[in-house]
Amino acid sequence: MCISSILPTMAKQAKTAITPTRAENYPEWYQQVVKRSDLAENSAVRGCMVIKPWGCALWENYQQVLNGMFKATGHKNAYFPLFIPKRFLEKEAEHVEGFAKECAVVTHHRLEAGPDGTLVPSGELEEPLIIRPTSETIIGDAFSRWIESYRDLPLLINQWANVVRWEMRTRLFLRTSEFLWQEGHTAHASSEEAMEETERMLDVYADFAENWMAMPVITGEKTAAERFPGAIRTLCIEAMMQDRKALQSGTSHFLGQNFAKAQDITYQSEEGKLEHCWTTSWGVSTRLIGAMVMTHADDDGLRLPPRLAPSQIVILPMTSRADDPEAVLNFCRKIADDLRVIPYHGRHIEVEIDERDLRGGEKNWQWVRRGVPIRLEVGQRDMAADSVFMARRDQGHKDKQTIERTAFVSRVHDILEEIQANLYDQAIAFRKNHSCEIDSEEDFRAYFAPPSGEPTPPHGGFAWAHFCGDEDVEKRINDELSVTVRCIPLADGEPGTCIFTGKPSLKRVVWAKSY
RNA sequence: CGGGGCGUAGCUCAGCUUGGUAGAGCGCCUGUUUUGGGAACAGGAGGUCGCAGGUUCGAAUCCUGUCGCCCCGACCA
Repeated sequence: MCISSILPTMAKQAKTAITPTRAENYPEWYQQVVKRSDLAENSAVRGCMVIKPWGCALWENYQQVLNGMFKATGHKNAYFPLFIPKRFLEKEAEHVEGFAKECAVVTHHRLEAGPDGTLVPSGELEEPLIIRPTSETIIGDAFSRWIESYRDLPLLINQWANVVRWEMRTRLFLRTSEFLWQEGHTAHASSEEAMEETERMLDVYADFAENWMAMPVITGEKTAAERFPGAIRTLCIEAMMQDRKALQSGTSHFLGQNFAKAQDITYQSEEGKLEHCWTTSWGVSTRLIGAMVMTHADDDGLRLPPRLAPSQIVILPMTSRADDPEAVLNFCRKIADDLRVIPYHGRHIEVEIDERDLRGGEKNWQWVRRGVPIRLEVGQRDMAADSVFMARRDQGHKDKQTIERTAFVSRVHDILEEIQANLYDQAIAFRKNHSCEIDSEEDFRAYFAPPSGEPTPPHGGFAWAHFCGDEDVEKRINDELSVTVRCIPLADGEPGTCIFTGKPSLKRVVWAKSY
């Protein structure tokens, strides 16, 4: 559909809070949702974003839950420097190759007044410092000193940090020059143990994505072409966005002994032999917020899964026509107090009362756009009937219902869980509708052929097809169709024959266009 | 780094072709009427038109240079 064909009938269509809609222009819709839901905005610095309070509160909840999961699996937090000496990065050849092109480099440590009031860098550093694009090397340096004996293993460390990758093109949350993330780094005495750790942390990510973000993911392994620089194996979780593209949402790497050898991370075994450690690294970033937006948001803005929402409930007091506005407010405060003591997934239900002096409609739509799971409109009528008027973000914005106050308080936990489940079910149904098994190259090409239209409308999806693993074929398909192997699923599959070469294939792999 | 586009009020943009006192909508402030759903009316604040040169009596407008941003590719979490 092109926009010009929509305009004449626009008046008849339901007004949406976000313009354009997903169908009209998906990338622009995404940017608008992020901005209009108050998550973040572009900053004065190229490619960097300002995360606003609403987005920051959301990220804090991600951190809190993930941090708990990391602790529960035996990891401890530490913090390493932002700067990495250049020689550290030079140690692992493949690693340098992978990141060198996108590193910010600090070469001076002082500014001096130049002509016309400008500032000129001065005091050149003897060795340039690289702003970390990831911390394998600087953490590996610490590990090489911390680990002496098999008794020091496994060493399980996580850090919450910002990293910088000087990307060519950026998009809020999905790819920014600076982003927030956590990176886990572990060292083990054996290959098997390290591989178990790699799989365990992938499971943690999948658990978080599905049970907290309500975002279905496929767990799998990357092909060599998509592997992390320096890794032996890269495991990942892949999710489908509403334009049917895949988004890599988390990765867990088995690094073998590559980094241990490059950085001299050794231990003395029980038998007294000096051995190299086996290491892993794994990370998720603020990209997960972008993933949530593109999984759940609709044409009216964000839809937050209750378990991670900064506030599960907002109360909108309708005081303008009340005989006694203060009484209505007190009624609202009482409801909030009753709700705030209800436990909800390790926290308590968070309630906001929006007493701002704004018109009802304006205020209401702000919270719709921000994606709060439940809105309660409470006025004199409700107070008189001892009830609340509830709107759920997973339902149409006119499907509101009156619920007796005490019934609402006792049911609210279940309602939130229902919303959480609904979001998940809708996402998984969407993925199912746009996934299919493909058994010939011809069908494959037809599946991914873009329909006409400017901008390109959503098309394709996840194609489950047999593939022999030939790297040249993979590259050719990427060049011709912009489609890549998102992952080789970890789940069991039936053997078959490659749709491109006719050679044997162990199982179907997932092909898709991706971010 | 290639290809395209754009820098004018807080935001979105018109004005530029054909040089002559800086515009609109939204937002913001004040007032009145409103208010169970994205209000109406009236008044008001707010801009040396990205920057630097040049042409001219006179430049947002023409010329040259420069910086920045956005979009599409290549690259990537």
